[in-house]
Amino acid sequence: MKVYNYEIAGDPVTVRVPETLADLDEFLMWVAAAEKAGPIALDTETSGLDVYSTGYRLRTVQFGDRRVGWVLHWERGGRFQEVALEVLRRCPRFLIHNAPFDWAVIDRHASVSLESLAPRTTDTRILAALVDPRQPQEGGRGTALKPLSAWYLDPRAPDTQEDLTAIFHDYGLTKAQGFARIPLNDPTYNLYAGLDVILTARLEPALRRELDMLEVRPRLVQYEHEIARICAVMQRTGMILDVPYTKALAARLADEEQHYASVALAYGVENINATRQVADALIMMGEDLRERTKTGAFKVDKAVLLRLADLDRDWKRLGQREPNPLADAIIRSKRAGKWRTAYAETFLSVLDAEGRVHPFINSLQARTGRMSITRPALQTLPSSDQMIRRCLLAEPGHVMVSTDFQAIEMRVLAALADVKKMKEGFVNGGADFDIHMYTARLIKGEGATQKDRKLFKGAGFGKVYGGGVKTLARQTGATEEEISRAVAAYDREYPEIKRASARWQRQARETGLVHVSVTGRRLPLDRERMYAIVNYACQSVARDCLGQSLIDLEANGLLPYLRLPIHDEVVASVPEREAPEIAREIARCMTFDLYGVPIVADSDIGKRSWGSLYGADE
DNA sequence: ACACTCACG
DNA sequence: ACGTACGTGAGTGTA
Repeated sequence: MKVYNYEIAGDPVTVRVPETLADLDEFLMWVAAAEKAGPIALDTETSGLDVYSTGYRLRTVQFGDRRVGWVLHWERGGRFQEVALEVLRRCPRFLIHNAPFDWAVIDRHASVSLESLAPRTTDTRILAALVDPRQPQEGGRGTALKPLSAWYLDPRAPDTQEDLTAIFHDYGLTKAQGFARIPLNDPTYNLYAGLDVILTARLEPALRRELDMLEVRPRLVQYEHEIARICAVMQRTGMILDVPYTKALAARLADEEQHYASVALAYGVENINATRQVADALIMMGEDLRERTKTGAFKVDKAVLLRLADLDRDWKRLGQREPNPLADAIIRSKRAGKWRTAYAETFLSVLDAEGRVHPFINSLQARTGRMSITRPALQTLPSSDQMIRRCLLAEPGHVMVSTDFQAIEMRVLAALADVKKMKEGFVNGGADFDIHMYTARLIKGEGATQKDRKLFKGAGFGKVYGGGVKTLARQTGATEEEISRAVAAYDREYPEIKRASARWQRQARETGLVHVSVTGRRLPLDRERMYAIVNYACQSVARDCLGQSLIDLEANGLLPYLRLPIHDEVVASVPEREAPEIAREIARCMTFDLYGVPIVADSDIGKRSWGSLYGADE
C-alpha cells in the first residue's frame, strides 16, 4: 500500500493506494465501516474528456470520506476492478463533484448504469450552484472543486488540476496527453486523485449547511438531481451523425472558405479573421467605417460587412449601393470557415465507434439556471439554413420532432409580474395566439400592421432584456422616435412590469442583492445592472418550465425519444408511424398552467434529418 | 489572457 | 436622477 499524508484545514488526511490483494481487503473493511457512517465520496481519473471515443480509458476510481481517500487502479484490471465494481454496485449513497461526467464514464467503462448510480448520488456541484450560480468572472466563486474547497474548507487547498498540468510538463506531456499517459504510480497523480474525494466529502456538509441557512428548498435540490440524470440519459443516447454527408460538407465548406479567401487576398487581406487587416483594406478602398468597438478599433463585424456588400440580414441584395467585393468575400469566407471548424469538423472529431455524437449536456450552467451543451455546441447550430443540422439524424425508421414553448419568456413575465392585459390575452387567445400582434392591436387598434407587430415585439424584448431605446432601434431597424413611443405605449398597457421590476429590485436590496425566484432559485444580481432582474426572473423560471417538462416527459415514458433540451425546445427522435401521436404526447407534457397563465407548446414533425425541420426542402 | 466575432434561445 | 439588451460556447488573432 502506498500511503500519502496531507493536511486540509489543519486536519491530517491520508491517501491510500492499494497495491496488493491484502490492501484491497483492507479497503473493503474501510468501506464496510464508512458506508454505515454516511455517503462515500466518489471520483474517477480517466484518459481525458472524450468519454465516447474509441481507446478511451478509465484509469482510477477513488472512494473516500473526510479523512481518507482510496485510489483504486482500475487500469490494472482483475481484482482491482472487481473490488471497485462491488463498491460501485453496493454502496447506498455517493457524493460526486460534477456527477454527470463520472456517471457517463462509469456507465460506459465500468458497466454500472447511470440508472443505478444517479439515484444514489448527491452532486456537490449542484449544491454549489444552488448556493450561488455565478462563474468567477461574474463575481461568484464558481462551481469547480478548487475554488469551492478554497472558500469552504482551506484557502490553501491544492489546485489539483493546475498542479497536475505542471507534473505533466515534467514528463514532457501536454495537459491533454497527461491524463492519458502519466504513469499510474506517479505519487502526485495519486495524491491528487485521492485528495479530490476527500475535498468532495468535506464540501458536502459545508454546502448543506449553507443551503439550510439560506433556506433553499430540499425539493429544489432533488429536482435538479432528477434533471441532471435525465440530461445524462440524453447525452448517453446521443445522435446519429450522417458521416458521408458531414465529410462532404466539411470539404465543400473548406473549398468555399478557400475560394473567398483568395478573393480577399487579391485586395491585400492575407488573413480574413484579422479585423485590423480587413479594416485597413476597406479604408484603402474608400469605405467610410464609422462604428468602433469598445476599445476604439474599427468595427468590421457581419452587420458592417453585409451593409458594405449591399446585403440584408438574409443575404439578399438591397440595391442600395454598389456591393463591395472584399466585404462580400470576407463574410462568405468567414462563415464557411466557422461552419466547417465549429460544426462539421467538430461533429466528426467527437464521433463514437457507432457513428453517434454525445454532446455534454450541462443541466445547470448559466447564472439563471439555464442549461448549456458543449462538444459540440448543439444549442447553437445555424437555423437560417438546414446545411449544418442536416448532419444529425433520427434513428433508422424515426423522424425528428421539435417541440417548443410558445413565447415562453413573455408568458412567464405575464405570470410573475401579474400583467393583467397580457394574462387576458394568453388566457383567451387560443392556440395560435400571437402576443406581439395582440399588443400591437391593443395600442394601434385593429388596423395594426406587421410592421407594428415587429415594433412591439422589439419593445417586449426590451422589457424582458432591459434594453434601451438605442439598442432596440438598432435591432429592429425602427427609428428611436418610433421605439420610444412604442415603449411608452407598452408601459401604459402593461404597467405592472415596471412596478414588478422596482419591487423585485427593492426586495433584492434588502436581501443582499439576491433575487429568489418562485421556484426557490437564488439569482445574485450585479449592483450596477439591477435592471437585469426582470430578465433573470423570466429566464430562470422559463428554464424551470423546461426542467419540469423533462421530468413529466420521463414520467410519461418519453425519455427514450428525447435527444436535446434547447432552452424553450425539446428535440426528439420518434418512430415515423407513431410520430403524430408521440409528438402530441410531448406537447401535452409541456403544457400546463403557471399562476393563471397557460404555458403552451407546439410540435413540429420533420423527416429523418434535423435539418428537415429548417429551410425548404428535404 | 483578452478582444473580437459569430452561432443559438 | 438616469439609463443600461439577457444568457450561453467556440474559433481566431494579438500581445
